[in-house]
Amino acid sequence: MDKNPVTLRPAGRFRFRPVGPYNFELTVHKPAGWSWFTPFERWEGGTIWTGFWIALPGGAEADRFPVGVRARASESMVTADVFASRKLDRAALTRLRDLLGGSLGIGEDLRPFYRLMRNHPVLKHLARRLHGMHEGWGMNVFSSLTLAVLLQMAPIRRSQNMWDCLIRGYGREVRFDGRSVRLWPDEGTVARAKPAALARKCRVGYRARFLVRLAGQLARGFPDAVELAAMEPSEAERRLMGLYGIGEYSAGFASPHPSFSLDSWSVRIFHRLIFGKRVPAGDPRRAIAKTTRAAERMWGEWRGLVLVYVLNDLPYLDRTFGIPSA
DNA sequence: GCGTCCAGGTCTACC
DNA sequence: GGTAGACCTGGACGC
Repeated sequence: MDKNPVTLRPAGRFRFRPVGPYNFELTVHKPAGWSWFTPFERWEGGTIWTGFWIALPGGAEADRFPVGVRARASESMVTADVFASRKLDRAALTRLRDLLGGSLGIGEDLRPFYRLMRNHPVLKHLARRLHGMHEGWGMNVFSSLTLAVLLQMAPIRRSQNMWDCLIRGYGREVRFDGRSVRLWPDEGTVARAKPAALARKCRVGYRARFLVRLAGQLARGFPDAVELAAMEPSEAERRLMGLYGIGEYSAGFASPHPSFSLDSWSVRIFHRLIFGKRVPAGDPRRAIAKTTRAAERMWGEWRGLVLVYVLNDLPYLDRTFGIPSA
């Protein structure tokens, strides 16, 4: 429980009409358990309560503020109510609408993706089982990068412990609509932390140095997801990789453009899926480049969504096709 | 119980 | 520009 939670009040309502096929639950409440914006968000009876930090373009640090979101779907419409601690002007509401639309994958047409998948002996089943699931943009850029850094060089259970501690220790609790949600820390808070203290408190090791320096770079000004999405994918990746502690894998993780970021864990799955055999003995990272090139040849611009579909149905792949995830 | 290994990458120094 | 080695830590594993 936060000693100083922020109370948010209704600040606006957006209605989105997504391009079909579209499944709201699969999109914001992914089967593999990945959250939409924060692991502490709430999902009850088809409605999600969540939140994130937003910084208005060109604004000072004081212009970074938390936003709560209650979203649900009915018929062919998604309704998102936003909550804030202050009145939002037209520019802020427009920015929020763009961010939420991107995070919901509202304008994404999955029909070409499904046409591509129907010829693949394994993926055609995933396309049916997860019909209408969109990737959407991640959370805000700093949250996505933080998550990527905490996934580096650690088993998933340890990563979960690290981000749980980081959010509890440095994130803010917001209260709105009768719910409370703990948000990922904002970059200003992490930039002010001492790396040694962060490392000691959350046992993040060398990653503390990455996180604090990275937060400082973002706090001084960096494109948000809307601006990165407007860039060419290669330019967005170049900007992200210019940040300290962010390599190709982490940049792909945080980019709003579709990306195919394999790591030493997921490459084992895709090597089996593409080549039908295990990664050769030794360092699995050596297989990443070859597997990534093969995925690009097979699935082109849709390879990022293939990754999302595969990683969200791993028990089925293991059970039905003998492709283990561990 | 104890020691060893290594994991959902990236940076830096060195050649 | 290419490549080893270092980096925190704790869970898994063998003994």
